[in-house]
Amino acid sequence: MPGWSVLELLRNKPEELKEHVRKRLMDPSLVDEAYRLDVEWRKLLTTVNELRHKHNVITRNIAKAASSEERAKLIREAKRLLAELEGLERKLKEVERERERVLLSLPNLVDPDVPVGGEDDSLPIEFWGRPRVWEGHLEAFREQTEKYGFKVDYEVIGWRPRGHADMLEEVLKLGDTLKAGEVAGSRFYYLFDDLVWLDLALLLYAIDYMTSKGYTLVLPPYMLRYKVISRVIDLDTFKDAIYEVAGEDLYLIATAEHPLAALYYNEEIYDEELPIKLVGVSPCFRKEAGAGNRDLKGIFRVHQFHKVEQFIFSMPEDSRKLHEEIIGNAKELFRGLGLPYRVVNIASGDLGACAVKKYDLEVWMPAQGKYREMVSASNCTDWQAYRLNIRYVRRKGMEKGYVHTLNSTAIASTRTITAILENFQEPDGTVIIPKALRPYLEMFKKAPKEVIEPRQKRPA
RNA sequence: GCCGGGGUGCCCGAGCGGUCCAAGGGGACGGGCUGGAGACCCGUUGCCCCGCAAGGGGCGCGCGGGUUCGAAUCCCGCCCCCGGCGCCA
Repeated sequence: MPGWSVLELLRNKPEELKEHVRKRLMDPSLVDEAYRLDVEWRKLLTTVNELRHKHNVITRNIAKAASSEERAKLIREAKRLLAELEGLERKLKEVERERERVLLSLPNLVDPDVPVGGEDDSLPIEFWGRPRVWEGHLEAFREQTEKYGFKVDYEVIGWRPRGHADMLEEVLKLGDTLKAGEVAGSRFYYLFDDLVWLDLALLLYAIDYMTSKGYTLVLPPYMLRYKVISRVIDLDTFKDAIYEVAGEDLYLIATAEHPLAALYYNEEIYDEELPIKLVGVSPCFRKEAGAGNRDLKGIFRVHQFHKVEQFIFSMPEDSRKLHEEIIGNAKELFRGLGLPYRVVNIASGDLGACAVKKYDLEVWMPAQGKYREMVSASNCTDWQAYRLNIRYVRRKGMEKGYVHTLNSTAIASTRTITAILENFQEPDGTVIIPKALRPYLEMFKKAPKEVIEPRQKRPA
């Protein structure tokens, strides 16, 4: 038995697998194609194996042949079989490649808890904090809270906060996306002084929290080979996000999730080692090819940022519970910062191929009048593990299977900075630094301590 | 980057064209023995396919090709590790 949940369902109940694919708003004929190729592959393999067996029997006899005549006769026979095999072997390889291509293009199953539908069907399940809502955004705010049956306490403000991009460029004058655009392209940025300290402090804050929860701190490779990265993510993500190094078989990671998942590539892990909880720190490089003109201003959606990432390898029976744990960690981190958020159970059509279930943590952005994604926590079950060939071994009975993998943002630097700039902004443009970050600023002589103040001039 | 040495199953390690459908040891797992543990004995311990099962078969010696009736063993390309030289934050 294959052991990969998707392949098992494909072989035993293809119609059920189609249901999962349909929920994702994908074309279920993909399942028919996979089914057909799998059957054809197995049939061909059986035929080829039989012929190979015949050939092996003859070959073994050649060594023991008594006379040179018998030998010559057997060699003739073996050659005849080889000729017969040649075409079949070629066909087998062809089908095998096709089967593999289609199998690897299948998305994961969909967890029964996931709301079915497209983007608009994603379901907020929890709210925290007391958002500041500009009076002009009151209706939009209700659309994002009360519509889902939640009564969220909020503070109405009469002045409209400046958007994070304006704060960056005009009020604090601590960012330059125009010059970065000229020398690197749009969606790049220069940050200066206090915002750089803030970036670093956010990372340290998340690292400190995660490691104190027992997660192992990891600084991973920032590039991976094609054969590895293509097995961590799906093809769409690859096309939309991944930068390639010219002339080399190397690809820049879009998140530490990629090298962390690859840490046990082609390995077996004994059950007593699981769960393995990791926290990676890395820059993230993203093409944002599918984003169009969305969030073009500022540093909300950029080609490069820093992120602290949670990653877990677990036994299958533990992954649901651990999924709650990692989103729980993210919630606690954002509560620590004092940023008002909601948690959204992402609808099936918007899941991404790897995940059976995904929670986003979205922070209220007072200038935009919207909750925006800061964290994404996915349970990938055995989808990545199958592709990366990472198995568990249950000591009792030495049973083997694919591990489950989970990942979640802890803190993504630039996005969280945008949330801080909008949420802790005073009417005069001063930004109050969350108390939780101060320990990570105190140790530096030049770092800001309590506030970041508006400036007349860019520092450089 | 150049020169030299090397990569064998979970680990160690033999093999260097057919006696290898990979020896031997260790570990792990299952069972026997035991009041219990240890020691000891037997079995299992890569992946895949067919089969309800018993069982049968194929592939596998870093990866990919090739030579041959037959490749861990020979040839070509690539990757990685160790040592030396060079370069370097």
